[in-house]
Amino acid sequence: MLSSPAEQGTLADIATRRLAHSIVTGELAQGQKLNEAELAESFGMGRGPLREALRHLEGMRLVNRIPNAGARVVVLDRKTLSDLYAVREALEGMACRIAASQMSDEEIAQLGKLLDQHEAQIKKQGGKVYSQKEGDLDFHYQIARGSRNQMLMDLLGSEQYQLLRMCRYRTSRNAERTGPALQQHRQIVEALAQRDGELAEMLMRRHIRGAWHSISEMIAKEEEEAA
Amino acid sequence: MLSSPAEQGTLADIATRRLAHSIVTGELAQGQKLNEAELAESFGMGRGPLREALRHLEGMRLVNRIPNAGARVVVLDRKTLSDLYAVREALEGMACRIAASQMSDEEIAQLGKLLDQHEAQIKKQGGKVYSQKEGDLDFHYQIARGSRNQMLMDLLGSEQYQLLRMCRYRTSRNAERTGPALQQHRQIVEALAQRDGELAEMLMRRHIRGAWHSISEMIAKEEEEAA
DNA sequence: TTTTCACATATTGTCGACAATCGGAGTTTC
DNA sequence: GAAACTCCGATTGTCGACAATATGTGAAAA
Repeated sequence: MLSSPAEQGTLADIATRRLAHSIVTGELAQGQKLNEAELAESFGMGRGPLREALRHLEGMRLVNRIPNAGARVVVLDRKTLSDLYAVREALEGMACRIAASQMSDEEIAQLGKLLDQHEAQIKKQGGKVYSQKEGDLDFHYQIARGSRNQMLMDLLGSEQYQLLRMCRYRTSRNAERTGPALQQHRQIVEALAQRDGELAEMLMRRHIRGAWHSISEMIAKEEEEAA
Repeated sequence: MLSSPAEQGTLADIATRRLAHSIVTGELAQGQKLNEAELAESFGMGRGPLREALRHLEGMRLVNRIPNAGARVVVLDRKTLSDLYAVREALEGMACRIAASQMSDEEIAQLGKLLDQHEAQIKKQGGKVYSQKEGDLDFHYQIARGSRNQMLMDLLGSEQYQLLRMCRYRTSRNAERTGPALQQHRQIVEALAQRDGELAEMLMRRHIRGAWHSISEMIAKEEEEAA
């Protein structure tokens, strides 16, 4: 299980990446207790760097820490995800509106090519859907970058990004929403190309509301069969 | 210099609070290097807890850390603040819209009383303006709470809140914008009381744009006299 | 049987010391 | 004289051990 993403930097950074990956992919179950000594041992490092990693993950909202009681993997319940998507709708909508006036023609064209790749992947097979899912997040991140707003990029990229990925992994098995999603992405790129910020924002907000609607139903089903 | 806010919790938490306070109030200059050993000594603790505090502050965007090169107090340049206010406009606008449908009548009435207090403070004297400034942030936080969205509360409260306070301290000396600000606050409360979310959002966004405009001019003056 | 208390264990919080890395002063060379 | 190199000091990164606190178990009393 050697991690592919360049294992460089301090041990604390390595631990942060590995833990984030394990949490996002579900390798570490939601709500699971994270034992410092145990994890440090398995990562081959001391507890110091690992504690710093946990602090960092707390900042990313991937774990909850309680003083003198340890850290636990965050639990993505319905309310949390609802809140996340609501905030995301506002932020991505804003990013889209600004990006329409800030992105270069080349960047927008690049965005179109990215969607071509997604389409090709979808046509090839429906099996490895989650790889397209990752691509979807790339799409959203490129638009965030297009806003030229560093704070927005940080919020959407570094922090909420991980929570979204976590949500995606959890619900990726039976989502065939890739078709309409791609169509909506194309509409957004079209609005960007026409420099219509208002329309781009509106389309993005609708897109995210749709995603939430889809995921919400999925959670309802899960809760149903759990009961 | 014993800190008034309940000095409880782990040493790392104490260090986080004390450092955050020193940074926000300008006691630690922007861009200043933060020496671990030195700070640990002055706080009477080891470097371990202090390092965790620095990680936490990094998450709050109050310090920048570079591996093997130490931590520095964040520098609030024009672009950073511009980005901050743009994000804040979107988030607070959203909070206001939702709060209009979620806050109880009691909460809205409480908000009005808060403004009465501010008005009384302003009439009493213009000297201690920053205490009113803190009150202003209370006002905004109460509305964030009214959104019932935990993620929004965290973003506006725990993280951006500190950056805003930092910005306020830096520009508080010569701002007499308290008058129009109070007026705008009253309008917002009125819109909330009428359960008009759209209007409340619009007023809040205008309020924040106005604040940014005011601060932007102030920064321009500073840069001017610095050159 | 249930509740409560006390103790033993495990886990977190903290410290001091050591190793690795970076920045700068001084020197050497072209 | 300027540029590059080398070495030294300072600072950060890491580890292991100890202290403080919480968790869980068992026994004793109601």
